[in-house]
Amino acid sequence: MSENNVQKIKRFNRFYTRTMGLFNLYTDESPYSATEALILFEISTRNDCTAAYLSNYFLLDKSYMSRILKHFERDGLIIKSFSEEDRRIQHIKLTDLGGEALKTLADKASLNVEGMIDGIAEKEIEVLIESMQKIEEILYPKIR
Amino acid sequence: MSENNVQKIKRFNRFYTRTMGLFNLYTDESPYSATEALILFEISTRNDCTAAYLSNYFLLDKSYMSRILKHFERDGLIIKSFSEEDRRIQHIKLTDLGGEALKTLADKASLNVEGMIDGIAEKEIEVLIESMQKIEEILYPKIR
DNA sequence: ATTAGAAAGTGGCTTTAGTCAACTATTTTT
DNA sequence: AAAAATAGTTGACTAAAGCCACTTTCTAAT
Repeated sequence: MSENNVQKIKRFNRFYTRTMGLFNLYTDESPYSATEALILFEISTRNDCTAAYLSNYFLLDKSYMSRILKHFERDGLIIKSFSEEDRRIQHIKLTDLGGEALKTLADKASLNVEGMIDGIAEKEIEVLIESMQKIEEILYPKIR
Repeated sequence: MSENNVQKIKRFNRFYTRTMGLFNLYTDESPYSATEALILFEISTRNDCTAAYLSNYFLLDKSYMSRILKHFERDGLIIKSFSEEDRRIQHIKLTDLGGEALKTLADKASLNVEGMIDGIAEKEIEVLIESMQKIEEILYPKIR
């Protein structure tokens, strides 16, 4: 395993982290953080979502997650309902209001991404996206 | 500008952020955070580095940066020296000790990246890296 | 069947990260 | 020569995230 390869990947990691940071502009005005937006998104896609799943998925402390979810619940973005099979577990679902909140956050994130590719030729954007998909394809097996 | 393209890029952003997070294992034992490691790295490469440059580059508040640098200075990782031309400015340089600290951090980051590509075929790794370089190439003009 | 252990979730407390405003000391602009 | 801008520091504050102890429920091992 070439040390040079590792250096190139580290370089990309620095580059891409910073690039995402630079285009992270439209998120400041929101009452929810980027992390919270990701959590809402994950709740919306995953069904039978639980707090344990989320804290595991995002590598966040379960008590922290508990508080975030309590916050969401108070704001009416989600509802929690105890599982019939296992009464320790509460399934989490997005409410309509939660869906709207997510949409608002997602739209802002989209604006950021549009800013990121604005002015780049359509051909280049295609290459960009193909490259991204290639990376996902190659690394996906590694994240189980 | 296709909305679909934006969705695909957002998807990649989620994927890659999470992937980097999952392989961020060897950094817990260190007294310096990932951000601090990046700052040390930037100091090492950039010459005539200043606090203002760093807080601008990383989009971090200047007071926060000031404290981080003070910490580095106390730990003997950097030295600050007033510029001759402009006496508001202090140039920052890595000490030998700072270089060693950076190397330790960089080695740990390398281990993480090795874990990330471990088990992937050499051919695939080449495609991975080409894709990363393509992305850098396309987005580089956008970050000035 | 009983009990030891594990897992899900919560609450109190602390630490880490980052913001905001005020201030000093220089330099640049007008 | 003011006035405005820039570099950096400090103090007080807020937000993000983690640590630990606890309850409840379930699972596994006797």
